[in-house]
Amino acid sequence: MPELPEVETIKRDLEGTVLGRKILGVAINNPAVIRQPGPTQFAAGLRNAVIKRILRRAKVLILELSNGKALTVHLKMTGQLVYPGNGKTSRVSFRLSGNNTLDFNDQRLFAELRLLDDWRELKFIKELGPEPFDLTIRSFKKLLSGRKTRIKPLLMDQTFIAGIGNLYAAEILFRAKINPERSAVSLAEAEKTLLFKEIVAVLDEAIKCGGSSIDDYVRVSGKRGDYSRKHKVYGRQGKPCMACKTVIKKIAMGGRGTCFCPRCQK
DNA sequence: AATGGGACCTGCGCGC
DNA sequence: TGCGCGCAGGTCCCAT
Repeated sequence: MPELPEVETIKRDLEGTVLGRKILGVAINNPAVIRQPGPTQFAAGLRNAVIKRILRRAKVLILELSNGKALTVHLKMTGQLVYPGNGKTSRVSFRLSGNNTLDFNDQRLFAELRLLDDWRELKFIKELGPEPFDLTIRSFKKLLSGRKTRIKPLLMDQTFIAGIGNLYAAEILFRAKINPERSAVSLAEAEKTLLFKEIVAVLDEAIKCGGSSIDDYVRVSGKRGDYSRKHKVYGRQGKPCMACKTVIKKIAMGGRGTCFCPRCQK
């Protein structure tokens, strides 16, 4: 569930808490989340490294280290980074200078931690589409041109545009008044323009709110994100549309639940 | 190229 | 009360 706004929020939280700290030791309570390299090398490669810079690409957090390596974190659905942590309930705990622990939690073990020599060479990152905030209306329209696929799965396709997941795709399409089953090529120029504006607006507002806390997502401090209160369609199936009172529908698209207003979204 | 389905996981809420 | 089931969704992988 953490999407671009949640990961960006965590990135900024980490900049205010762990940036500049040294990793004194790593406790691995469940090695399943460490995808690369093996747990022993992972822990050894992090020891005594200083966190020099923190970046986000799509939904991936990147912690650049003083030893030239980078720790990448993909939270997938239930990953959390908590500081200061308790070191007990975590999958992995990083003991930091300053006598506190950064805890990595992940109920479902989908998340992925990696220690890489060059994060830019990670296949997933190399194949990513552009960041939404780097696009202009013109470049967005160019991306869309010739795409016959349905607009909602396309927005969630990380090789098309980076960082949008199921929740924000639904919210963006509601605000752009576009039915999620429309094909990209069927969109009129004005619809493409509005869609782009709403992508930027929704993501921007969500970042300002610290993201959406639905399931497990929390900020680094453990605080919840406030954007959930602003959701117009996500999780509102069966309830009246906030704009027209029509019942919000939920359908399956590409195996994912998709909420929309059948009257507002044409 | 587009689409669907299953896999990975675990906890929760539902119906019975 | 307890049990089994479906569902939640980011990404990969396979089949059509």
